[in-house]
Amino acid sequence: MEKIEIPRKAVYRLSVYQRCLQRLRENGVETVSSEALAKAAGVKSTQLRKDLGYVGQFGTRGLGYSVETLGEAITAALGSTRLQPVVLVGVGNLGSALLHYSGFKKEGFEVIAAFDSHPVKERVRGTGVPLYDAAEMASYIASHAVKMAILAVPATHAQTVANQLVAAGVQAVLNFSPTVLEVPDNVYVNNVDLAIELESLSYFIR
Amino acid sequence: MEKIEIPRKAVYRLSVYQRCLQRLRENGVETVSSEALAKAAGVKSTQLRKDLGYVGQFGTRGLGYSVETLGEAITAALGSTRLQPVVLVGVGNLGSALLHYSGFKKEGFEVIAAFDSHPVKERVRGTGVPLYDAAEMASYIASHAVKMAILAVPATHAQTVANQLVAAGVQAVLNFSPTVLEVPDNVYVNNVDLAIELESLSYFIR
DNA sequence: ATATGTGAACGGCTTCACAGCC
DNA sequence: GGCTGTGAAGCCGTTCACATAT
Repeated sequence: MEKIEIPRKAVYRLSVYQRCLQRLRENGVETVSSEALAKAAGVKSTQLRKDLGYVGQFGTRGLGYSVETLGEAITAALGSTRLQPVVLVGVGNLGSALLHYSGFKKEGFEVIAAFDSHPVKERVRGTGVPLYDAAEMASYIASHAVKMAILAVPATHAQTVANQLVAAGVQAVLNFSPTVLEVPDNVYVNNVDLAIELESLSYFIR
Repeated sequence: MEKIEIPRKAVYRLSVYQRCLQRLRENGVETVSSEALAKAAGVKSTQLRKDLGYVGQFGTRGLGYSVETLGEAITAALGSTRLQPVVLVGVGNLGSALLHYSGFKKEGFEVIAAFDSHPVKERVRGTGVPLYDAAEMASYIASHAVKMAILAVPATHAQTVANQLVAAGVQAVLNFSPTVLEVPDNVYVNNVDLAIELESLSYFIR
């Protein structure tokens, strides 16, 4: 069973399509054309069909796609039909906000634990997420077979913590620290740098 | 005076370079080679030089770049050498976290006001950012000539609020809502969707 | 000798055009 | 007729190779 690599950009868009489908399903829509779905996702219809081509083929020509079937297919392709466990490291301002952000669970992720070098229980109140000292991180990750981590520590500590995460078995990191992380090729990193997002935008304002 | 369009991706990377330069400057480094800077930014040296080519040419062959001069040049190219005013709309979990996030100011942005349909003073405590009712948003933006906004409202309201922002004169939006915003061509949007970042990552873990 | 600047080659993603199926 | 699926074409961004400057 070999897995054809889906381009990173396509993977990203597939996630977007899935969310759109979810919304359609909630509204009781059963069938959708590539044209309509593409518009909802903000892409061209040809692009949408190309992307779906990576996953398989399950449209009905002349009609469109079954919202139900397509949604399942994408979920299957992207993996994780059930909740994927994630840990969060760094419970500062940003970290604690992310904990309070309820959007993750809805999309199939569960933050099962948070770690900080100076745990402040206050910050996780009301989230139901247990908070541990950073020293326990490695063993927790290993024993719970956690594969994904959200990194929200200060830039100065980011690389060090990332190394620990990788050593403990983490394969994918969502990095909020304003640093370029050095990781092995088999570890994937998505960077979210709020300041840079703003800064790059500012070029475009006249 | 015409402005050659710099590709969006290059603009983004230039922001990254600028941050690296800033750090070098703090460390008293005066000169840097494309090789070294590229490594710090996580790109290839040829790419770095290509990107700098969009801005101008101020390297010394055989030597490298002056950290000082290069920094200034990039700042000039990206605009905004002084603090750019920004408003934040939607002070929920995420929004209030962003307010508490101190990284913006350091990078040249100042959140000068926050708006919410149900203002809860509690949430802005300690940030020094004034909080107003959403009803006052349009007039505030217009009278303060605000050109950038951070959007952190629920998906259901995102488009409506975006329309108001655009109508009031906002030209660039950093959108945290999980929605595809429809805006005029002359308005730029950067999307940050935390759930989708995680989801697209999850495909790559074995 | 060393490092920049840039035209040319390359590669991957997007778009087009159209064949195939309902 | 309408809409999907896909090879081919086109486009944009990255990388290479090397001329050029100090």
